[in-house]
Amino acid sequence: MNIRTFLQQKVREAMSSAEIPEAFGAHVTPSKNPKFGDYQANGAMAAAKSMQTKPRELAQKICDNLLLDGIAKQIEIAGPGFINIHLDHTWIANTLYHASLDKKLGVTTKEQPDTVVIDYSSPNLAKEMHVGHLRSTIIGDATARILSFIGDSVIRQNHVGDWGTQFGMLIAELSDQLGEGCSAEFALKDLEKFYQQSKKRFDDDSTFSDRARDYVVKLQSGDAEVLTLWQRFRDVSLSHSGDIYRLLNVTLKPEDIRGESAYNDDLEVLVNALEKTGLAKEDEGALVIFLDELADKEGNPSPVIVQKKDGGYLYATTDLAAIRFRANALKATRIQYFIDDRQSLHMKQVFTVARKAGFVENNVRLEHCAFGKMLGKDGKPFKTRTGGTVKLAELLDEAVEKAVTVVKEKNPQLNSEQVAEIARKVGIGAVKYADLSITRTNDYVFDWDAMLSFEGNTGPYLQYAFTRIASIFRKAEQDLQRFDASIELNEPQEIALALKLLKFSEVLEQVAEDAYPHVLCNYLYELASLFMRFYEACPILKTEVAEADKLSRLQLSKATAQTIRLGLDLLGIEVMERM
RNA sequence: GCGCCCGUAGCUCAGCUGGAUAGAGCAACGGCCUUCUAAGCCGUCGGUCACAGGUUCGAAUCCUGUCGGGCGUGCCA
Repeated sequence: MNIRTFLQQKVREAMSSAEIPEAFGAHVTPSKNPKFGDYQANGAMAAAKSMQTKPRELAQKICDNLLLDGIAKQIEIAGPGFINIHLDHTWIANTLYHASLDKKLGVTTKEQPDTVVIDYSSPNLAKEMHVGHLRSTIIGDATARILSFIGDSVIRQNHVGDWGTQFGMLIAELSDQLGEGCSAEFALKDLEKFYQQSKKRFDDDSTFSDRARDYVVKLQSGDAEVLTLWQRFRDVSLSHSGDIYRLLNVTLKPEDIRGESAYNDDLEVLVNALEKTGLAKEDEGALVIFLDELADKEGNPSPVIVQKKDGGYLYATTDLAAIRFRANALKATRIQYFIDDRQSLHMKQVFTVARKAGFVENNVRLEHCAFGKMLGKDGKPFKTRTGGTVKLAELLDEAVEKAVTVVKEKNPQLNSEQVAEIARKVGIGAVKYADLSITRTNDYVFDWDAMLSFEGNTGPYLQYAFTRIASIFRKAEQDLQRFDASIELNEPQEIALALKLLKFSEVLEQVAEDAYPHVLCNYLYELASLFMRFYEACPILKTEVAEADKLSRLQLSKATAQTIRLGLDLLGIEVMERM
């Protein structure tokens, strides 16, 4: 159990001993200012108001019943009735020492794990991955890692766009180019160009567009020849995204892919079921579900079209099939969608229909983990200079390239192999961290200069903190993994660092609950800052340092390194021994 | 029209399940490398928390309204 929850429980017990109704919460929060202790309980003021007593007296009664022997060195009442808890430094040191011996650094595994289906990345295979896919991929992947770490059973689902009318056009084009002796790999080398070529022909050439439409019909009816072409196209496109995932250090694997095509055979069945139960009704030729739950002010229900008047299905239909599959076949108890916030209404509709139709039980959590868009420095949507979409592969290459320049400049002794390896981790880490460290739901300004200055709250700052520790252990000729010494806290920088380290588990629990990775980023940044201060203030290997202090400080550094490494790993960012 | 999101320092952002003087980074200015990696540390400067009401012992945080910006709103995904 984390410290905050533990203290909260203790305060609750104290309140109950003092005969204060449980209704008045025992919220314990970390104190902002060290002079107000390490944690504070603020329940007394609200409780006193309702009980018509004096808050300070009530606070005193709580304190009298608050049993924290050996844990708190001081509990005081301040101001109108704040209860400030000052933790005992020996207790902090011992607790931290034990956490640092633990593989999971003291983070407890959930007692009742969820089966969480996480829908993320989900690129459209017709085109190359662009910056629009970055946020979903990165944030979703970090969340998957975190939930998995705290004990949930995580099922990743890459709901790729591999179906629909545009594939008729693409298959027609591919068929022509293969006929001219091109290999599929060659023809599809530049997916973007290929898409534009076929789109142009589709718009300009009616024989071509007729063929394209014919291919769509054949594809959907399972024509073997067309399916083979489709498969070729899909394979090449998936290998493109696979390359990106590898470079990005994203955990998505081929077996996580279950694209729109996977639900094709289920759509008719699903729509029939919706119609049979009376949920879906024919309206203006289309099959529509009207949701009173999402009605507007005038009471007009919100319409969800599940079948077009030409008989075709829409993305709402596919999403319903997918959600049903996830709840039933995959037995999810929690389903998360990392999709941008413009889809909010659509997700709400899908969730509402899924519940009404009985596809998903009420105890299954459905979450649209929405995120804002990427903006350029000018505050407008992030585009290339010529106004095109920015390809993800090019953006990542540029990040690594810029990192090479900086790494060479900062550390000229490294050989080219080392530079390449470090630059990859630094460049990719910078891009990922910049995204992850911003509140998910906000739009976010993508600024190369800020990101690659590698100063302040950035990925490289955290990586740098780690390498400094690694360097200390090299100098000390000690193994970071195996080092083991007890901790003693004397200097204020040591205490502040130790206390921060102890909060790792409560931060992770919060991040897992809300799917807000930026909270973990902020924590790690503050942790690294506290380490830097400790590093400046408390020498470790200097000859004048007493042996006991040296060992204790090494252990404290080790705990920091472990926490930073684990924290960054959960964000999908790598650390290195040197940089 | 209706709905959702946003508005905190010059810039980029934390803080929002109500708590004590609103925090970082960048930028600007000034210090600290014969000493564990200066991608660092310390200091100075900088804020009517968009505005107006309300609830409260207490509001950046909750409620209502206004202004400003973004997005969505039946046969694309």
